[in-house]
Amino acid sequence: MPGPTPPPTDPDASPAPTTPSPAVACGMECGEISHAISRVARSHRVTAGQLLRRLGLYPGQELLMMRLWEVGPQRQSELIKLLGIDASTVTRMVQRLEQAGLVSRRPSPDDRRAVLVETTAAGEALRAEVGQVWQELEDRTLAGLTDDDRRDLARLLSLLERNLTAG
Amino acid sequence: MPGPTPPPTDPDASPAPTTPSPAVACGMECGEISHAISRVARSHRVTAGQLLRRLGLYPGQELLMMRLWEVGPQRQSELIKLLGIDASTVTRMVQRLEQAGLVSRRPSPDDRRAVLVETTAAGEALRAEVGQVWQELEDRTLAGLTDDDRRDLARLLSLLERNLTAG
DNA sequence: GCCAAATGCTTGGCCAGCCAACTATTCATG
DNA sequence: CATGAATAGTTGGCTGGCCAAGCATTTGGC
Repeated sequence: MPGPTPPPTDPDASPAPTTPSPAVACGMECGEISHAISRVARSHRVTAGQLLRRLGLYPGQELLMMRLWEVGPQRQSELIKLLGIDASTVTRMVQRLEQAGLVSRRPSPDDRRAVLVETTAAGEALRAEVGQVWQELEDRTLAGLTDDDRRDLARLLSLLERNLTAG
Repeated sequence: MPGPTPPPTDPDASPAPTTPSPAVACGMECGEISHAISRVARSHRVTAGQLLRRLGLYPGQELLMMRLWEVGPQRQSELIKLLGIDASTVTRMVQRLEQAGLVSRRPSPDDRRAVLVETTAAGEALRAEVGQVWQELEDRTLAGLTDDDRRDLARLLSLLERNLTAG
Protein backbone atom coordinates (compact mmCIF):
# COMPACT_ATOMS: atom_id res chain seq x y z
CA MET A 1 0.00 0.00 0.00
CA PRO A 2 2.49 2.61 -1.08
CA GLY A 3 -0.22 4.95 -2.32
CA PRO A 4 -0.93 8.41 -0.97
CA THR A 5 -2.78 7.09 2.04
CA PRO A 6 -2.61 9.10 5.23
CA PRO A 7 -0.09 7.91 7.79
CA PRO A 8 -1.42 4.95 9.76
CA THR A 9 -0.21 6.41 13.02
CA ASP A 10 -2.79 8.01 15.30
CA PRO A 11 -5.40 5.31 14.78
CA ASP A 12 -7.98 7.51 16.51
CA ALA A 13 -7.84 10.17 13.83
CA SER A 14 -11.45 10.85 13.01
CA PRO A 15 -12.27 11.69 9.39
CA ALA A 16 -14.50 14.59 10.38
CA PRO A 17 -12.73 17.75 9.16
CA THR A 18 -14.59 20.01 11.55
CA THR A 19 -13.02 18.39 14.58
CA PRO A 20 -9.82 20.13 15.65
CA SER A 21 -6.73 17.96 15.36
CA PRO A 22 -5.88 16.37 18.71
CA ALA A 23 -2.14 16.81 18.22
CA VAL A 24 -1.96 20.56 17.67
CA ALA A 25 -4.66 23.13 18.16
CA CYS A 26 -4.72 25.53 15.25
CA GLY A 27 -7.02 28.38 14.41
CA MET A 28 -7.75 27.53 10.81
CA GLU A 29 -5.09 25.48 9.08
CA CYS A 30 -1.91 25.30 11.03
CA GLY A 31 0.59 27.97 10.05
CA GLU A 32 -1.33 28.77 6.93
CA ILE A 33 0.14 32.22 6.47
CA SER A 34 3.65 31.14 7.37
CA HIS A 35 3.40 28.54 4.65
CA ALA A 36 2.18 31.14 2.22
CA ILE A 37 5.04 33.47 3.14
CA SER A 38 7.56 30.71 2.48
CA ARG A 39 6.10 29.88 -0.89
CA VAL A 40 5.70 33.48 -2.02
CA ALA A 41 9.20 34.34 -0.88
CA ARG A 42 10.74 31.48 -2.80
CA SER A 43 8.82 32.20 -5.98
CA HIS A 44 9.65 35.87 -5.65
CA ARG A 45 13.33 35.12 -5.30
CA VAL A 46 13.32 32.69 -8.20
CA THR A 47 11.60 35.25 -10.41
CA ALA A 48 14.13 37.88 -9.39
CA GLY A 49 16.92 35.45 -10.15
CA GLN A 50 15.63 34.77 -13.64
CA LEU A 51 15.39 38.46 -14.39
CA LEU A 52 18.76 39.28 -12.85
CA ARG A 53 20.60 36.46 -14.51
CA ARG A 54 20.85 38.30 -17.81
CA LEU A 55 22.62 41.12 -15.96
CA GLY A 56 25.08 38.73 -14.38
CA LEU A 57 23.70 39.25 -10.89
CA TYR A 58 22.50 36.76 -8.32
CA PRO A 59 19.44 37.50 -6.22
CA GLY A 60 20.47 39.46 -3.16
CA GLN A 61 23.28 41.28 -4.91
CA GLU A 62 20.89 43.72 -6.51
CA LEU A 63 19.75 44.82 -3.06
CA LEU A 64 23.28 45.73 -2.09
CA MET A 65 23.85 47.58 -5.35
CA MET A 66 20.59 49.47 -4.98
CA ARG A 67 21.60 50.61 -1.51
CA LEU A 68 24.92 51.83 -2.82
CA TRP A 69 23.20 53.71 -5.63
CA GLU A 70 20.79 55.19 -3.15
CA VAL A 71 23.10 56.33 -0.39
CA GLY A 72 26.50 56.43 -2.02
CA PRO A 73 29.77 54.94 -0.73
CA GLN A 74 29.23 53.20 2.57
CA ARG A 75 31.19 51.26 5.09
CA GLN A 76 30.19 47.63 5.35
CA SER A 77 28.80 48.05 8.83
CA GLU A 78 26.31 50.52 7.41
CA LEU A 79 25.33 48.14 4.63
CA ILE A 80 24.80 45.45 7.24
CA LYS A 81 22.36 47.69 9.08
CA LEU A 82 20.59 48.84 5.93
CA LEU A 83 20.20 45.36 4.49
CA GLY A 84 19.64 43.61 7.79
CA ILE A 85 21.81 40.64 6.86
CA ASP A 86 24.77 39.01 8.50
CA ALA A 87 28.19 40.65 8.45
CA SER A 88 29.84 37.63 6.92
CA THR A 89 27.29 37.59 4.13
CA VAL A 90 28.11 41.18 3.28
CA THR A 91 31.82 40.49 3.35
CA ARG A 92 31.58 37.69 0.85
CA MET A 93 29.00 39.39 -1.33
CA VAL A 94 31.19 42.46 -1.60
CA GLN A 95 34.17 40.26 -2.40
CA ARG A 96 32.28 38.68 -5.28
CA LEU A 97 30.92 41.97 -6.55
CA GLU A 98 34.44 43.38 -6.43
CA GLN A 99 35.74 40.39 -8.36
CA ALA A 100 32.99 41.02 -10.90
CA GLY A 101 34.18 44.61 -11.20
CA LEU A 102 30.94 46.17 -9.97
CA VAL A 103 32.17 47.67 -6.70
CA SER A 104 35.49 48.72 -5.28
CA ARG A 105 36.78 48.74 -1.73
CA ARG A 106 39.18 51.05 0.02
CA PRO A 107 40.11 51.54 3.64
CA SER A 108 38.31 54.29 5.46
CA PRO A 109 40.57 57.25 6.24
CA ASP A 110 38.72 57.85 9.52
CA ASP A 111 38.70 54.34 10.95
CA ARG A 112 41.40 51.88 10.15
CA ARG A 113 39.07 49.00 10.93
CA ALA A 114 36.46 50.04 8.42
CA VAL A 115 36.19 49.42 4.68
CA LEU A 116 34.40 51.78 2.31
CA VAL A 117 32.47 50.20 -0.53
CA GLU A 118 31.53 52.14 -3.65
CA THR A 119 30.24 51.34 -7.09
CA THR A 120 32.55 51.32 -10.07
CA ALA A 121 31.66 52.67 -13.50
CA ALA A 122 30.65 49.16 -14.53
CA GLY A 123 28.43 48.96 -11.47
CA GLU A 124 26.91 52.33 -12.20
CA ALA A 125 26.15 51.16 -15.72
CA LEU A 126 23.81 48.50 -14.33
CA ARG A 127 21.67 50.96 -12.47
CA ALA A 128 18.98 51.55 -15.08
CA GLU A 129 18.74 47.88 -16.03
CA VAL A 130 18.40 46.78 -12.44
CA GLY A 131 15.72 49.41 -12.01
CA GLN A 132 13.83 47.96 -14.96
CA VAL A 133 14.22 44.43 -13.68
CA TRP A 134 12.99 45.47 -10.26
CA GLN A 135 10.04 47.23 -11.79
CA GLU A 136 9.21 44.18 -13.87
CA LEU A 137 9.41 42.05 -10.75
CA GLU A 138 7.07 44.38 -8.91
CA ASP A 139 4.66 44.39 -11.83
CA ARG A 140 4.54 40.62 -12.07
CA THR A 141 4.19 40.28 -8.33
CA LEU A 142 1.30 42.71 -8.05
CA ALA A 143 -0.50 41.93 -11.31
CA GLY A 144 -4.24 42.17 -10.90
CA LEU A 145 -4.13 43.86 -7.50
CA THR A 146 -6.10 47.04 -7.06
CA ASP A 147 -4.53 50.13 -5.56
CA ASP A 148 -6.38 49.37 -2.36
CA ASP A 149 -5.00 45.85 -2.35
CA ARG A 150 -1.51 47.21 -2.78
CA ARG A 151 -1.91 49.67 0.05
CA ASP A 152 -3.27 46.95 2.31
CA LEU A 153 -0.48 44.61 1.38
CA ALA A 154 2.18 47.23 2.06
CA ARG A 155 0.60 48.00 5.41
CA LEU A 156 0.31 44.34 6.41
CA LEU A 157 3.83 43.51 5.33
CA SER A 158 5.22 46.35 7.36
CA LEU A 159 3.32 45.05 10.37
CA LEU A 160 4.80 41.59 9.86
CA GLU A 161 8.23 43.07 9.51
CA ARG A 162 7.86 44.91 12.79
CA ASN A 163 6.63 41.76 14.48
CA LEU A 164 9.45 39.60 13.20
CA THR A 165 12.29 42.01 13.82
CA ALA A 166 11.15 42.87 17.33
CA GLY A 167 12.67 39.73 18.91
CA MET B 1 34.03 63.76 2.41
CA PRO B 2 33.42 60.14 3.19
CA GLY B 3 30.18 60.90 4.95
CA PRO B 4 26.79 59.54 3.95
CA THR B 5 26.40 62.06 1.15
CA PRO B 6 24.37 61.03 -1.85
CA PRO B 7 26.37 59.88 -4.86
CA PRO B 8 27.80 62.81 -6.82
CA THR B 9 26.81 61.26 -10.11
CA ASP B 10 23.67 62.56 -11.84
CA PRO B 11 24.45 66.22 -11.17
CA ASP B 12 20.96 67.15 -12.37
CA ALA B 13 19.24 65.31 -9.53
CA SER B 14 16.73 67.80 -8.22
CA PRO B 15 16.09 67.75 -4.47
CA ALA B 16 12.32 67.99 -4.93
CA PRO B 17 10.92 64.65 -3.71
CA THR B 18 7.69 65.03 -5.65
CA THR B 19 9.48 64.93 -9.00
CA PRO B 20 9.77 61.41 -10.37
CA SER B 21 13.32 60.18 -10.69
CA PRO B 22 14.63 60.67 -14.23
CA ALA B 23 16.45 57.34 -14.23
CA VAL B 24 13.58 55.00 -13.44
CA ALA B 25 9.88 55.71 -13.46
CA CYS B 26 8.21 54.19 -10.41
CA GLY B 27 4.69 54.33 -9.12
CA MET B 28 5.42 55.20 -5.53
CA GLU B 29 8.81 54.06 -4.29
CA CYS B 30 10.47 51.70 -6.65
CA GLY B 31 9.76 48.07 -5.86
CA GLU B 32 8.47 48.96 -2.45
CA ILE B 33 6.53 45.78 -1.94
CA SER B 34 9.22 43.58 -3.42
CA HIS B 35 11.62 45.05 -0.89
CA ALA B 36 9.15 44.38 1.88
CA ILE B 37 8.69 40.79 0.74
CA SER B 38 12.43 40.24 0.81
CA ARG B 39 12.79 41.65 4.30
CA VAL B 40 9.77 39.86 5.74
CA ALA B 41 10.84 36.58 4.16
CA ARG B 42 14.32 36.80 5.63
CA SER B 43 13.12 37.72 9.10
CA HIS B 44 10.52 35.00 8.93
CA ARG B 45 13.10 32.42 7.99
CA VAL B 46 15.53 33.59 10.67
CA THR B 47 12.80 33.38 13.29
CA ALA B 48 11.87 29.90 12.13
CA GLY B 49 15.53 28.93 12.28
CA GLN B 50 15.89 30.10 15.86
CA LEU B 51 12.83 28.15 16.92
CA LEU B 52 13.79 25.03 14.97
CA ARG B 53 17.37 24.99 16.15
CA ARG B 54 16.48 23.50 19.49
CA LEU B 55 14.88 20.60 17.60
CA GLY B 56 17.98 20.05 15.50
CA LEU B 57 16.27 21.18 12.30
CA TYR B 58 17.25 23.77 9.75
CA PRO B 59 14.63 26.02 8.18
CA GLY B 60 13.15 24.28 5.18
CA GLN B 61 13.48 20.81 6.63
CA GLU B 62 10.39 21.26 8.76
CA LEU B 63 8.35 21.83 5.61
CA LEU B 64 9.41 18.50 4.21
CA MET B 65 8.69 16.74 7.50
CA MET B 66 5.28 18.37 7.75
CA ARG B 67 4.40 17.16 4.29
CA LEU B 68 5.41 13.63 5.17
CA TRP B 69 3.34 13.78 8.34
CA GLU B 70 0.43 15.09 6.37
CA VAL B 71 0.37 12.76 3.39
CA GLY B 72 2.42 9.79 4.53
CA PRO B 73 5.26 8.04 2.68
CA GLN B 74 5.89 9.69 -0.64
CA ARG B 75 8.21 9.37 -3.54
CA GLN B 76 10.58 12.26 -3.96
CA SER B 77 8.97 13.41 -7.16
CA GLU B 78 5.77 13.96 -5.20
CA LEU B 79 7.58 15.93 -2.52
CA ILE B 80 9.11 18.08 -5.25
CA LYS B 81 5.65 18.93 -6.53
CA LEU B 82 4.21 19.50 -3.07
CA LEU B 83 7.06 21.71 -1.87
CA GLY B 84 7.68 23.39 -5.19
CA ILE B 85 11.45 23.21 -4.83
CA ASP B 86 14.19 21.84 -7.00
CA ALA B 87 14.73 18.09 -7.31
CA SER B 88 18.36 18.35 -6.27
CA THR B 89 17.38 20.26 -3.17
CA VAL B 90 15.00 17.49 -2.14
CA THR B 91 17.62 14.84 -2.81
CA ARG B 92 20.15 16.45 -0.54
CA MET B 93 17.65 17.46 2.10
CA VAL B 94 16.39 13.89 2.32
CA GLN B 95 19.98 12.65 2.48
CA ARG B 96 20.63 14.89 5.48
CA LEU B 97 17.38 14.03 7.19
CA GLU B 98 18.16 10.36 6.68
CA GLN B 99 21.60 10.84 8.16
CA ALA B 100 19.94 12.55 11.12
CA GLY B 101 17.72 9.52 11.52
CA LEU B 102 14.46 11.38 10.92
CA VAL B 103 13.43 9.77 7.63
CA SER B 104 14.22 6.55 5.85
CA ARG B 105 14.37 5.74 2.17
CA ARG B 106 13.57 2.59 0.31
CA PRO B 107 13.16 1.80 -3.36
CA SER B 108 9.65 1.85 -4.69
CA PRO B 109 8.35 -1.63 -5.55
CA ASP B 110 6.37 -0.23 -8.48
CA ASP B 111 9.02 1.88 -10.15
CA ARG B 112 12.65 1.02 -9.87
CA ARG B 113 13.64 4.61 -10.55
CA ALA B 114 11.65 6.00 -7.65
CA VAL B 115 12.54 6.30 -3.99
CA LEU B 116 9.98 6.24 -1.22
CA VAL B 117 10.60 8.52 1.73
CA GLU B 118 8.95 7.96 5.08
CA THR B 119 9.41 9.23 8.58
CA THR B 120 11.15 7.12 11.20
CA ALA B 121 10.06 6.81 14.80
CA ALA B 122 12.52 9.58 15.70
CA GLY B 123 11.02 11.74 12.99
CA GLU B 124 7.51 11.01 14.18
CA ALA B 125 8.57 12.04 17.67
CA LEU B 126 9.25 15.57 16.42
CA ARG B 127 5.76 16.06 15.09
CA ALA B 128 4.19 17.74 18.09
CA GLU B 129 7.20 19.95 18.78
CA VAL B 130 7.39 21.12 15.20
CA GLY B 131 3.68 21.86 15.37
CA GLN B 132 4.24 24.00 18.44
CA VAL B 133 7.17 25.79 16.84
CA TRP B 134 5.16 26.47 13.73
CA GLN B 135 2.29 27.77 15.82
CA GLU B 136 4.64 30.02 17.75
CA LEU B 137 6.05 31.30 14.47
CA GLU B 138 2.58 32.02 13.16
CA ASP B 139 1.66 33.79 16.40
CA ARG B 140 4.73 36.01 16.37
CA THR B 141 4.27 36.77 12.70
CA LEU B 142 0.65 37.78 13.02
CA ALA B 143 0.75 39.47 16.42
CA GLY B 144 -1.57 42.43 16.59
CA LEU B 145 -3.40 41.62 13.34
CA THR B 146 -7.16 41.46 13.44
CA ASP B 147 -9.03 38.54 11.96
CA ASP B 148 -9.89 40.74 9.01
CA ASP B 149 -6.25 41.60 8.54
CA ARG B 150 -5.36 37.93 8.56
CA ARG B 151 -8.00 37.08 6.02
CA ASP B 152 -6.86 39.93 3.77
CA LEU B 153 -3.27 38.88 4.12
CA ALA B 154 -4.04 35.27 3.27
CA ARG B 155 -6.00 36.38 0.24
CA LEU B 156 -3.31 38.77 -0.98
CA LEU B 157 -0.52 36.26 -0.48
CA SER B 158 -2.38 33.68 -2.46
CA LEU B 159 -2.80 36.20 -5.26
CA LEU B 160 0.94 36.91 -5.23
CA GLU B 161 1.68 33.21 -5.26
CA ARG B 162 -0.51 32.74 -8.30
CA ASN B 163 1.15 35.65 -10.05
CA LEU B 164 4.66 34.46 -9.34
CA THR B 165 4.18 30.81 -10.17
CA ALA B 166 2.31 31.53 -13.41
CA GLY B 167 5.50 32.19 -15.41
C1' DG C 1 9.64 -5.67 -30.29
C1' DC C 2 12.54 -1.71 -30.67
C1' DC C 3 14.06 2.86 -30.07
C1' DA C 4 13.34 7.68 -28.87
C1' DA C 5 11.18 10.56 -25.42
C1' DA C 6 9.80 11.33 -20.90
C1' DT C 7 10.39 10.56 -15.99
C1' DG C 8 13.01 9.93 -11.40
C1' DC C 9 16.88 10.84 -9.19
C1' DT C 10 21.88 12.08 -8.37
C1' DT C 11 26.09 14.81 -8.56
C1' DG C 12 28.98 18.97 -9.33
C1' DG C 13 29.20 23.69 -9.00
C1' DC C 14 27.69 27.97 -7.65
C1' DC C 15 25.51 31.67 -4.43
C1' DA C 16 22.90 33.67 -0.24
C1' DG C 17 22.66 33.34 4.40
C1' DC C 18 23.42 31.84 9.17
C1' DC C 19 26.47 31.01 13.47
C1' DA C 20 30.82 30.72 15.85
C1' DA C 21 35.41 31.96 16.43
C1' DC C 22 39.04 35.06 15.50
C1' DT C 23 41.97 39.49 14.64
C1' DA C 24 42.56 44.37 14.56
C1' DT C 25 41.23 48.73 15.85
C1' DT C 26 38.73 52.16 18.49
C1' DC C 27 36.38 53.65 22.59
C1' DA C 28 35.33 54.10 27.41
C1' DT C 29 36.53 53.89 32.15
C1' DG C 30 38.99 53.82 36.03
C1' DC D 1 47.57 56.46 30.63
C1' DA D 2 46.57 51.64 30.67
C1' DT D 3 43.24 48.10 30.29
C1' DG D 4 38.94 45.99 29.30
C1' DA D 5 34.77 46.55 26.41
C1' DA D 6 32.71 47.57 22.18
C1' DT D 7 33.05 47.75 17.15
C1' DA D 8 34.59 46.37 12.12
C1' DG D 9 35.71 42.85 9.34
C1' DT D 10 37.32 38.16 8.03
C1' DT D 11 37.28 33.12 7.68
C1' DG D 12 35.55 28.29 8.41
C1' DG D 13 31.76 25.43 8.34
C1' DC D 14 27.22 24.23 7.59
C1' DT D 15 22.44 24.50 5.09
C1' DG D 16 18.85 25.72 1.57
C1' DG D 17 18.32 26.61 -3.03
C1' DC D 18 19.25 27.04 -8.01
C1' DC D 19 21.02 25.32 -12.72
C1' DA D 20 23.26 22.09 -15.77
C1' DA D 21 24.69 17.63 -16.85
C1' DG D 22 24.37 12.91 -16.38
C1' DC D 23 22.52 7.99 -15.47
C1' DA D 24 18.82 4.50 -14.94
C1' DT D 25 14.29 3.27 -15.84
C1' DT D 26 9.76 3.60 -17.78
C1' DT D 27 6.74 4.81 -21.28
C1' DG D 28 5.00 5.98 -25.88
C1' DG D 29 5.21 5.52 -30.92
C1' DC D 30 6.34 3.13 -34.97
